[in-house]
Amino acid sequence: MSAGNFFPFLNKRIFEHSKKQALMDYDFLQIEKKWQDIWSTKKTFKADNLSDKPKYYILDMFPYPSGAGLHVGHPLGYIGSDIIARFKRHLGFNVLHPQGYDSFGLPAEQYAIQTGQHPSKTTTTNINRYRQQLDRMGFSFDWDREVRTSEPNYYKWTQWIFLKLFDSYYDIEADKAVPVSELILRFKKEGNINVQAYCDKDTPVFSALEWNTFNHEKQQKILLFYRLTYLSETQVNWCPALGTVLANDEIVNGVSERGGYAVTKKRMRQWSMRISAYANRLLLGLDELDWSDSLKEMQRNWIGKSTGASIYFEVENHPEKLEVFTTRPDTIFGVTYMTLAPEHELVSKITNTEQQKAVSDYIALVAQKSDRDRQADAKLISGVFTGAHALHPFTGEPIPIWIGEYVLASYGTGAVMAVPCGDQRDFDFATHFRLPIVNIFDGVDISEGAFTDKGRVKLMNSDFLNGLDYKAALDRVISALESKNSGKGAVNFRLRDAIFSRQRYWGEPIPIYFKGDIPIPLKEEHLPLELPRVEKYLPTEEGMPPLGNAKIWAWDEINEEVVSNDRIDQQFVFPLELNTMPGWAGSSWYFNRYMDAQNQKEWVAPKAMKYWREVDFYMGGSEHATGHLLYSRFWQKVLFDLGYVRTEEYAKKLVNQGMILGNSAFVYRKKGTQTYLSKGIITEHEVEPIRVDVSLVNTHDELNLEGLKNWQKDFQNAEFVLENGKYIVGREVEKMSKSKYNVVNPDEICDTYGADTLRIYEMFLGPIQQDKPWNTAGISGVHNFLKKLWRLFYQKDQWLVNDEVPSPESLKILHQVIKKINDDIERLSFNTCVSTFMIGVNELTALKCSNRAILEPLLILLSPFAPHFCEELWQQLGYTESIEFEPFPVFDPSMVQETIKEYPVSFNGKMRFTIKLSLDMSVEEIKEAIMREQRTLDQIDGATTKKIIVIHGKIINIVF
RNA sequence: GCUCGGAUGGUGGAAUUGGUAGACACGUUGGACUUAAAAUCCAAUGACCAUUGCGGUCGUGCGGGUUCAAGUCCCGCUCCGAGUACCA
Repeated sequence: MSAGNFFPFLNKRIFEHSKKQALMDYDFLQIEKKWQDIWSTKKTFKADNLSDKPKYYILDMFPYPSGAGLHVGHPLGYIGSDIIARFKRHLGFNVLHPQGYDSFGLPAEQYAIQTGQHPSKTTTTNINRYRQQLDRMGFSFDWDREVRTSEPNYYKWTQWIFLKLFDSYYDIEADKAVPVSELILRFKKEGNINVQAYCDKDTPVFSALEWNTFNHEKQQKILLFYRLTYLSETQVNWCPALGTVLANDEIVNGVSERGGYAVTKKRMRQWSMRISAYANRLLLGLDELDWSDSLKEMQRNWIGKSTGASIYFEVENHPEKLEVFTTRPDTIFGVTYMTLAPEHELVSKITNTEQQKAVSDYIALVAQKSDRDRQADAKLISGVFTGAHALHPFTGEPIPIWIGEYVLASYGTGAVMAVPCGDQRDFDFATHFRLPIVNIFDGVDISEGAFTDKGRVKLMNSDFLNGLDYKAALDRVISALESKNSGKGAVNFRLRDAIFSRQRYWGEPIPIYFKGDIPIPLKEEHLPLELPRVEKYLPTEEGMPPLGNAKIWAWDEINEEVVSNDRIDQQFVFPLELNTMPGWAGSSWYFNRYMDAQNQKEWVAPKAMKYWREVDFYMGGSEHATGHLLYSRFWQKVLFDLGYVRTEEYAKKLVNQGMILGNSAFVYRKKGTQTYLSKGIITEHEVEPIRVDVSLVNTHDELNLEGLKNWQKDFQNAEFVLENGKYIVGREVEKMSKSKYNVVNPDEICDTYGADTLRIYEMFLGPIQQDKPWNTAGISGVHNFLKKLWRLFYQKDQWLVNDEVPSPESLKILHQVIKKINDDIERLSFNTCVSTFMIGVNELTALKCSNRAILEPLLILLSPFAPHFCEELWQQLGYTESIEFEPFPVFDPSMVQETIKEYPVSFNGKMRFTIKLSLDMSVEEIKEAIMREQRTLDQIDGATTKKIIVIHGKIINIVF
């Protein structure tokens, strides 16, 4: 059999390879430059929107181009996705693998505030640097589809989507977003009495007649209560240091995620997105997603669905009703007091004169606290009595109403019915203020604390619920509440509507102008509404957002253009919105734009949308779990409802790459001296560790003292105490960051070892999903592997590749590699792929195998990992076409099978007899063989053979 | 507190469905080549005992269990990481 029969693709090769241009050594710098240039000029990775091939859309989370450039941690995910992209091309897919930049953001703006340099300039500089670094690593991106969220031709469509949201409301009956025009038609016909939609809780009820008598302004105000993006007076997270509001996911531990500044509460008129309308669909949609469990769990917790009941309590001597949400309506007879959030709107209405002062003092005290203080004080119990009483819905008994900090205005109704025997916080509050505690759990001791377990306990002291367990009581009490009209079963979500206004310059302008209070959207044909030039990037002296500094920033309704401030008092000239959109706006739909990135007329042509549909594989960090990954699902669902996209989830498969951590180096200074001790001799001294640049330390943790003295002047006069003539540093794994001097630059690795070595090494470090520290020391093993493989092609100026028929041993090695690589890429186990290659090459080297029929398929297998290396040798083998589109080698089991004739058979670990068997024998045949050896099956328990365990040619067990 | 991960040699990690634990690589030690160095190649490398050859015992955070067989499955803990939190 000739090699050509095993590998049909070998037939088209050109046999005469050119020995003249042969490279003798593995000159990675020259090779990588050469192929990067070829790929770029030939546009090798350009994806076609019209193709007969099946499509495969593989997406990376696009980066924010920061000023620091890339470190070795950033490309990890890109390398993984690039391997899959190249693998899928070998399998015959039309692969879309785009890249772009999430280029609006705070750092460029803060740099502008400090230096006056326009953020677009900073951004362009940073993008160019990123591009250079990305290009060096040989990614197979289709750069013709690049997007930048800060470019007008991109944010034009972000603004367009904003207008779509503005022009939609959520119809609960249809369970989807519907254009507002249909809502207006219904209002005209029947008012809003029967309209079921997600809307503001203060929406008035009106008839068709009333609607038609409302003036335009009133109608618009009502419509704002329904729109999916709406303007409202809300309590926001205000960050004074950044001068802007923040969304919940932009706050970590009570301080701003960026900068770590204090955050307080403030009431402001803000744009919001009605994401809460989609809470249930966002939750249900998770079940269909092939995302990691932890990520889905994070989103579930963030959405925070809880089931229970709404209960309305009458307030003694007041017309208002007090609504609470509870997950434990079954404990209604254990209620001994009520607690409202200090901000609750009823507080001012129901507080009696006696308690007036105490209540207002308490509210003032709470209001001045920052989120962080509030969190820090979480364990302190505080509260005050309002003097008012609620009435128990069943017994009619008065229940004192308190206010307390532990009740949050933003969750549920901002009010709770307190059941001290069934909730630990209520118990603590009751104990602290000596409020009564009633036990309603039969046979449970609650003297030490609340009983929160829902299971296996019967109620007592609970009137008609006595003797019932949790589940039965729940059903009973809800129907009782409903029949009395004092409550109903209810579901509550933790997810809040997303605040969409930012008091920033460097973001998408919101395409809205104002006539008085009424927001008016710009027409589609007037987009993009471009960012104006400003002189200062800070808020104005009147406290308006930075756009207030613009010379030109108003809308002329007659000429339909942006006009200058001087004309603002003219008729039909109206102020434009001065807030901009948040960082997540541009990233919430970019994956759709890649499908048709250069389209000037549409956001995406329907044809392109029909072909690409959705992302097949999304790679990115799990830090976006409750930000980008939630908002983008929300927008996709809106766009789906409105018919602009074809799938409700844009990325069914998502993989989170881990973070590559830095390996910081420390020197140890003896307290109060200029003496630095080597790591091994610090034990008996008091020392303080000081970070030093990791590039000054070699692979054995030895510090380059001369380099250190040049690095920072402080060390020039220092004294160093060595061990064995060397200064050994300490190590600690932490996040890679410039300030920790532990950043490793991929450019340096590319200079020393090449991009292919870097790519393989990053994969070899460990499972792609796992966090792991960077350690440059291990890279030599991977580099040696490439050099070793190179030597199968060249040795001592000799081209070794021959056309001889490969030996069975070498074919076996090849096919073992083919099998493992196919399997392991499929399950994203790139680190074991690398090991497989190393084993294969070691074995082939031992066999001195340089057969073309072995090496060619091997190159194809390796090319997703080391593309430059493989392209170069592929060309030297005589091919003129890129290796990229060669069919991936297919595993042939007959190449690796071996039949062993004689097996020692043991049972329960003890050898019993020897038997002649072949591995492909059926169970029946094996039974016969055992009989032939004059052993009855009874001797081994008399059962039926199901499984023969063979390890290294030895039967160790027969399982029955 | 709750939710989700994780724990394997000196180090990173492998073991896909329960089937020779430690693949592969780094590091270390010894050797070959060399005037020397670099590069390359070879050998050893979980621990302990025996090393005169075979070899033997223990070993995947801890304690139990299931199984002919457990890193893998079940029960109970310890520690580490991530997310989230007065969420009613």
